[in-house]
Amino acid sequence: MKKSNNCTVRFIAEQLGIHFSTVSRVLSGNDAVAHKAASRATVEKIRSFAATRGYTPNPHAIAFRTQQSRLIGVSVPRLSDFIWATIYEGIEDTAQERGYFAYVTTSYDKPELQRRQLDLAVARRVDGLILGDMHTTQESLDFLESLDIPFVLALRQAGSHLSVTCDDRDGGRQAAEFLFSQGHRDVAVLGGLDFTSTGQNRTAGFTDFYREAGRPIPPDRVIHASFDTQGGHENAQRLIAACPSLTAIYAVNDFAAIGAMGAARDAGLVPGVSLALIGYNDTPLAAELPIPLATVWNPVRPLGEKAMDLLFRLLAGEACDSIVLKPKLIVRESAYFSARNLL
Amino acid sequence: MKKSNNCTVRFIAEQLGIHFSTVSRVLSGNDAVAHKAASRATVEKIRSFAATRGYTPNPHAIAFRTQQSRLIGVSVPRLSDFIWATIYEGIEDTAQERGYFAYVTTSYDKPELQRRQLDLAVARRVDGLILGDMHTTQESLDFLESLDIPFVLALRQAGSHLSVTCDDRDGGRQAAEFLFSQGHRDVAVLGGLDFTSTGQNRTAGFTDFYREAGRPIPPDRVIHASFDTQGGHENAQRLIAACPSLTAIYAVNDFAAIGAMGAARDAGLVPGVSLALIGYNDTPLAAELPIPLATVWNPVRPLGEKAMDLLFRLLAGEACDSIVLKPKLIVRESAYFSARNLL
DNA sequence: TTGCTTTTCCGAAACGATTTGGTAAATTTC
DNA sequence: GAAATTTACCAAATCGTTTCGGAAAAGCAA
Repeated sequence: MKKSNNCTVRFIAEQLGIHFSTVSRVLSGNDAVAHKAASRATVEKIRSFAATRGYTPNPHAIAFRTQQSRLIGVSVPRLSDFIWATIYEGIEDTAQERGYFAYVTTSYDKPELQRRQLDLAVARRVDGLILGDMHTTQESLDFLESLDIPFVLALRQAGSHLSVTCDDRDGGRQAAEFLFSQGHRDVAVLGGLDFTSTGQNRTAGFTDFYREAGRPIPPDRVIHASFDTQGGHENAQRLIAACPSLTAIYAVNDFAAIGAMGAARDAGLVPGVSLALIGYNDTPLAAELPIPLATVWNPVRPLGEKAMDLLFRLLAGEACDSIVLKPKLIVRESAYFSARNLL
Repeated sequence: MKKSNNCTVRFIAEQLGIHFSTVSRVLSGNDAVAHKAASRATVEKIRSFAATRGYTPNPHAIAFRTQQSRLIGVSVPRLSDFIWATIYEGIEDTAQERGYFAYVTTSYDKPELQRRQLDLAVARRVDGLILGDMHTTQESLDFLESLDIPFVLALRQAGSHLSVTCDDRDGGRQAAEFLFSQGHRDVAVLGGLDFTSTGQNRTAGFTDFYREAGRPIPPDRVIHASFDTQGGHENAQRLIAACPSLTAIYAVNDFAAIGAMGAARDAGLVPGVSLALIGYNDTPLAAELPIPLATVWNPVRPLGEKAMDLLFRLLAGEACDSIVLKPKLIVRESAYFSARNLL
């Protein structure tokens, strides 16, 4: 801790020959409070002295005294996923605007790490939490019930807890609608982690559409596994090998879709020609790939900002409702198919 | 702040009928301190009571009293870049292991934001800083000189300040060596931001090799611009348009390289066939692209861990030296060229 | 001038821990 | 058995801030 910062309210009070409680009221409150505490001239004197000396209140002393840390804990599965990093950027900037202090921890989707990060947040006396790493398991739900700190879920939902999410079912439906309209009847899904609402709903929106259209997707064409490149590669490989008639793959994550591109290449298939491929999230490089990747876009940065806003409203004691944002399918070359006539 | 956590040293002392200073010594110190403060039986009594009641010391009270926050500020250009997110993951996990509390802010390579984030870190009374967003400008160097908080630079270096970096010149040299050995004489560089040591050195290592080999690269074949996909696309487009004889592009960042893939595609070139392409960082998807991207791998997560370690050593008052890690070229399909004979 | 209100400021306690400097009791030493 | 030492614990100050409850001073009305 910086030792040279000895500019405290006491010091200012001494220098100006007034009581430190007066200085505190002037520097910590708004104009109304300040002018109730001191005359116009004194307020001005204190403020200008504090400004020239670069006074910053000691946040630990404030947290200690007020029992409010202005600290917001954020837990995400990982930061190395573009989506989570972007959501956190939105959270952090919004928190900073409001004078709060956000920090982020990663739990790598491991329940024991989630638990540890939460214990740590409690130990750090956070005022509120934003949880991005929730599972839909009973264990996770019980865990949320037991929380006595205000919290908001982000991106992933669980139970009926307050959350900011995207309409994942709708995103899946949009992807299905497009592929079906193009004539694809033999499709497969890389469904992501099955214990996450995103993995579940992005998949369900897609499979529901096909079922309602009278062409239910066989269960073995839906694989739930990790959202990353490697998982996408391995599982796409299995799907392609098991089903030579396959004409389209929908992955609930761009990285899984890129992995699927690799698998397609290995199998002699060309995305956009002999295999239609749709991803999810519209990461910035989707558009830049040699074969541009069609994908379902999500407003991720706004999602982070809104989650932080919602938590602030909750902390202020307002009645709050969950927020659902709208995704949008962005069709690019990989979604097409020209190898033969499908209909 | 969680109100229910009323388990303080005072409370424990009251319950057990002993003085709270004794409780403090037992719970805060190591075994030696504890047993000097109380009898074996009392120590055990205090510890088990604290454990069953889930006592966690109030970190704000400790920071306030000891003037040591155990808080580490980390500043990076952006988290949505895989490299920075991974470095931060390494920093955070290492900090946590040592009982420190790391937090990260983003400055988007804007000097005024860097300054604001630093002021914030001082206001938060951090014990130390890890700076990943430094520029090599005089302004940045002056700024570092004026810092009176222990700090370590990460990934990017500046002046002779303590840092953990990768040998960027060597990485550039490895890329150049490979392309030269394959017969490429007409090459271009997407050099990244020119005010960063990474942009400068990854470029210099490459151009130095070509100069030493007697084939200096014309200045207009080296473009310094942002590290992202879009920047890579635009500048590769310009290079390809301006120079039809170009056979290889070296980009100091995978995202820029992926952007260049997009530009190549638009120009009717095929990476790995009619344009050799090498990126930098080995992001996980480089290997999974439809045309796998050759790239210079960096040990980024260890870099974050070592930066945190180094800062701990600095905080402990040890004499420290900067650390340089070794990169390694990973050759993949995009680095080849088969359109015609080059030699 | 007197009494009342408002303005302006002061005094003191509190938040939860650490830490210096004790002292009474127990134990050891001679 | 008295002195010396160690053990086991207590007392009190302190860190920087907020905040409740006054109280002196100033302004105002009569």
